[in-house]
Amino acid sequence: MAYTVGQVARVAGVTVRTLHHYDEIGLLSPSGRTSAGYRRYDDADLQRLQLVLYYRELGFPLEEITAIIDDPAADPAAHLRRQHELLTVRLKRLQEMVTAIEFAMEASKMNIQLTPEERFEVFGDFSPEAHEAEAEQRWGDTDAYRESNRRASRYGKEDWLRIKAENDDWGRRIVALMASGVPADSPEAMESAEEHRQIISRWFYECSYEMHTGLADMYLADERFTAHYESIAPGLAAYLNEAIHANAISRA
Amino acid sequence: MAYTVGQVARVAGVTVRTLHHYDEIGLLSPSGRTSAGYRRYDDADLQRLQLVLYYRELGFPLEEITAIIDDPAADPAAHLRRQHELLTVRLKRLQEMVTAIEFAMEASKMNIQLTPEERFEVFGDFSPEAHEAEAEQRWGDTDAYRESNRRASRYGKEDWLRIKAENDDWGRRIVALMASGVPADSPEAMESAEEHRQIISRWFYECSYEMHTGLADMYLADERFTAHYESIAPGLAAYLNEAIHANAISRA
DNA sequence: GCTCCCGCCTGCCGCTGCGTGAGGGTCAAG
DNA sequence: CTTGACCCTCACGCAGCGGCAGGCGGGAGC
Repeated sequence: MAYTVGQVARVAGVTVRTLHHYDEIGLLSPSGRTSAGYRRYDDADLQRLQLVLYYRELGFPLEEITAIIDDPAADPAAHLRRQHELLTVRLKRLQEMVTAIEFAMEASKMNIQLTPEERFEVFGDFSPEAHEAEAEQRWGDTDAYRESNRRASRYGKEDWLRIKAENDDWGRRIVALMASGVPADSPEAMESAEEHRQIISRWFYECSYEMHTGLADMYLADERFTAHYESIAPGLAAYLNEAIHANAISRA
Repeated sequence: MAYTVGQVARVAGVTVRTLHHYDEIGLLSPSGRTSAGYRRYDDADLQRLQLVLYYRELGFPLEEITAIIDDPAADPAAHLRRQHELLTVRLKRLQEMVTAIEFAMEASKMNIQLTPEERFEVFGDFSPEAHEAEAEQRWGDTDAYRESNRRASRYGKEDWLRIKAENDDWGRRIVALMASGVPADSPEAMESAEEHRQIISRWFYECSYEMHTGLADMYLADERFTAHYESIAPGLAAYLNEAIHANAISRA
């Protein structure tokens, strides 16, 4: 009916140090001590430990566990809900990190300099200096900006003007298409999407259909991209996204 | 072209303290100081910070970031792959926690004592003492064991023997069904599944069809349950799972 | 020139949840 | 009586900063 720390530790799958720690912080103090000062845990202590480990599994901080267990008025359901929210937030964040890293791996596999389309993003308000200022402004909330300067440095002013001209031209035409009510899955819109892909391929890196649809999804998922396209014409982000998908499917 | 800590902090979206920290650990030391000892960051420092924040976003520990950035021989792609693995592991774990907590919320909403079917799990090798030992052995890796003792304490030895008898009886019959080649979605198997549900309802808690299919899925998903049923008869876990689903669908 | 306030500096403690000793008693077995 | 396995209590260390305290520096307004 009474157990030593070691026994409890083995049985519960935790370390002795952990039990010491729980004792220190008052989360789980053994109900007694032997004359030699050895901790003696009884069955009630084990039950409590069970509860503690349960909540720990669910990601509760130890202090909160103490509160939940010790306060009989505490509403476990409310705690669970709150914890659920916290966890789902963390989960979402982790998922984003995973996709971000997958994107980075994808790019590095194709050995393009990482995320050149971030450079592409900036087309709207182009000018070498404005761009640099812009880039610095944005650093805080952008993940994958890196290496773009290295790549950029290979292009001269001439090149940039040309890229911008091509891009603007393409932009005007797709906006016109959209404005005139041509559906996003029409041959014309798909052709425009294809042009978009080729601009990327010509100036930045071989852009497969798969990567292209990946970019398209990013235009909707990443608010920075969305904002860029929406600022050209409302609805353009979604329109372009659909056209790119349609184009990719028809060519596959 | 030169910035103070405060400026860099604002632009990069980090705190001054963070920059101090990065300086302390040698991750990012400003290229110079003013005569008064003020840190002065230049554009190269900003570039480096950009890289640092990028890798930090991806969840790399700071020390590793130092290594990646400082060692030109380091293979970023390899690091990315490793990090991807780490992240997916954490992701899986978090997902499990979320579903576990959802289960707990579900249970608490129906105000049953949490996860009594964990008790059910133990039926196979039943005996009060063996059970306690078993339970203690397993604590370490079980999430939702809690409260079961409290519930259990309401039953006497008599009750347990009776529950075990009923359960064993049911077990023998469903094994016989499976052995004789009766399909899992046959009326007989479904009836057996229904009996299973009623045993739970009678002795533990009102088990709805929805909860029942939830349990069924757990029998396949949770290796402890799977092992239990497979030890009775190979294939039983899957057979029971299918029968429960068929039964739930037909009664809905 | 003087005063203000804001921003910068360098310590240094605090948080989470223990890991990992150090240095020393205790207990059952041989 | 000795051994080896346990037990005890400090107490530092980790990651990644947050948030003080106490003390200069610098530019603006009087």
